[in-house]
Amino acid sequence: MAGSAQRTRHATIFDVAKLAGVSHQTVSRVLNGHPNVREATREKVREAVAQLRYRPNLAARAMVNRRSRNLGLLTTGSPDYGPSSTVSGFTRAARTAKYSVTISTAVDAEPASLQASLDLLLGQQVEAVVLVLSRMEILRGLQGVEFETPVVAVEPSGLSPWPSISIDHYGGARLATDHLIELGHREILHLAGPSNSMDATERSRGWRDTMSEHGLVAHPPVTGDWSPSSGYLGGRELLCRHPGATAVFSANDQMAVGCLHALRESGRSVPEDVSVVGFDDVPEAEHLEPPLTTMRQDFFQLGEDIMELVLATLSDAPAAPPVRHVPELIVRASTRRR
Amino acid sequence: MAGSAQRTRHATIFDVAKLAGVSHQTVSRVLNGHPNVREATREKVREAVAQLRYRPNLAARAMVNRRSRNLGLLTTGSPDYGPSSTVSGFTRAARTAKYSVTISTAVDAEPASLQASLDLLLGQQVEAVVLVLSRMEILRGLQGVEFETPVVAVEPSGLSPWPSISIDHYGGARLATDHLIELGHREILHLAGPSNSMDATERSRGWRDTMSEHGLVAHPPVTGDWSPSSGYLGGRELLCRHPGATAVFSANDQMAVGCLHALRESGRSVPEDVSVVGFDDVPEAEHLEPPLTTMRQDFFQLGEDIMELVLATLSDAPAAPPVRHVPELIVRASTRRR
DNA sequence: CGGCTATGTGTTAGCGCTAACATCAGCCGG
DNA sequence: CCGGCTGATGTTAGCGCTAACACATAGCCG
Repeated sequence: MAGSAQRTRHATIFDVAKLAGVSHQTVSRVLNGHPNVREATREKVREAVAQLRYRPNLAARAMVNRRSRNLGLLTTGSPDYGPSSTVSGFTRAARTAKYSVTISTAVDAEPASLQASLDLLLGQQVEAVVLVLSRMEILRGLQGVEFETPVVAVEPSGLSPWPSISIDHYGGARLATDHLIELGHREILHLAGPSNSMDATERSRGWRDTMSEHGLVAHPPVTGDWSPSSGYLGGRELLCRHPGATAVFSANDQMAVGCLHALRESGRSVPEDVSVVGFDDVPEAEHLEPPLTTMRQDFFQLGEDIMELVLATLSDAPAAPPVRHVPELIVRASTRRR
Repeated sequence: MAGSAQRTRHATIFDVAKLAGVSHQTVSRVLNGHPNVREATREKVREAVAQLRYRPNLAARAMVNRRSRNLGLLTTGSPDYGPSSTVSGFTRAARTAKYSVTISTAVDAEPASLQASLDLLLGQQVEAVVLVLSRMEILRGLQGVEFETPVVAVEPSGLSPWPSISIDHYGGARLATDHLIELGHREILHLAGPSNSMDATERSRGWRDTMSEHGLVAHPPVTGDWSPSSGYLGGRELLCRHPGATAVFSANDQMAVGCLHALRESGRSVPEDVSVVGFDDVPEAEHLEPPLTTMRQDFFQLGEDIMELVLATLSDAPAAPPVRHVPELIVRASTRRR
């Protein structure tokens, strides 16, 4: 195994050329799979490449053809299940497409800070930037920021000025609410995600629309910040305001965990007294007390959808209307017919 | 706001030079903060830079001074709390140090696949590679892979041939076990992480050593894969094997969730019959039934520690013996004196 | 058999930048 | 008042690579 900090000068295309006894341009042709190179020559070059452990310098290559095969990703770096799964789904899809991904985390939503994060990406000559717009302020902070690069947003509303893609949070919320209505619930409360989150807004909208379409009253939701603690606090307030409610739709599983805590504390049992539906299907969901009914999202699919949109944008293809995949309802023990 | 896919040719240093009425080299000097430039000239250049929205091409800069200000990160891309928090802690620390981070996910532990992931990073001219060695196979798969780049490993054993850093999993596990022993428990079971995980191995070692130092029998642990489901299965098996045990130390919180499920199912209550300690302090821990006693890790600190080690390695500094920070015991309701 | 294309290969220029050297003022002391 | 110094600038070369062109050689047609 190689030592640690050795920084030997890499072999260049000229070293390879000399060893193979050809010109550097012929080496370049072999590297880039051009035709019009004799098979024998091709073989000689490949041998020299292997022998010298030659690896093309992508910075040099990028300078010439203005393609870095590098994509930028701007995120808030929150360890929440949704955003972090989105990131790993996308990096995987990018790797499959032979792109590397440079990540930049926005420490806050200040324009200056966002600008700095973006500068870091743009400086790395990314071909496109993927914005994971988990919070509305990020979008606002990005107003006035100039992009010299194609941009793709991961965001459900379509409000951003860029081509966007995301999970169909609205549709997922509708399915969740439908499930509760079908079970006979009428007073269905909503524990919403932060109002600055577009995902949360879509989920709330899905709940509200479904309620009103069934002629049910949608009590004003309580807003959390995705965290279990906020779900606990929000759950308590919701119960205090509407003691007769029989169901809660939580905008994510983490808040649902907190909500279950609050319900337990108030002496209510789930699902006998109150049914609860979450959103995300975190791995824990199955093992909570009680196992949580929730909406499962396919993040690998999302990652591939993002990549597809990036590729379409890069090739200036007429962006096909994005397919926003709908989460799947996973029924467990936290919901019951009333 | 800028349009989406416009790909205007960027201004170069020559454009700035012409506008400011100086030579490109003077622009370069201003950009790099060299002395020996008149303040008036400096100002002219800065104005031209602003006016043209000029942004230096880091690829070109990297070619000349062989510094890309870009670091590579190789990870498995698992959405587990530990690894993903490590990644976000590190990207944050890197940003603070004005480095960008290019992420590559290893799809599997095959040498060929690892090699491909690394090639992607090395191709991006990273100055150093950070390996998040969550699994032993990755280390094995990396045998024989050549690095032309300084490498830093995030790994607790020190078994890898590179400078390494990590949380002190061993110490954390000792604290967790000590806590249970102090509460009077004698038969303390261990729900271990996957045997291919070095973090898991360290945590198990900490538990075993502490047990034996107190003259207690360390029953062979059951091994999970970090997931709640494996914790559930493992918990069941552990209970079946040792029905009289009064405490369980789970190698992470997620498995502890599954273990709580198994305990509940077997009719045992926590902490009355059995005490449980987890590891990680995931945000949910506080709101589980019962709230979980666990070991909290500081991932931002870890991110900074990694960055420090990277910087030391890059500057060929005599690597100071790494400080491995010890997790903090957070006592909640899942443990009780017996 | 001169001129044609097709095929393989080499040569040159230039991507945007910085290091190193060159230049040219202005200033000082002898 | 000249050699040498200092500070501010310009000029040149070259990082590693690919596109574009140049140039051989071979094969084929009229």
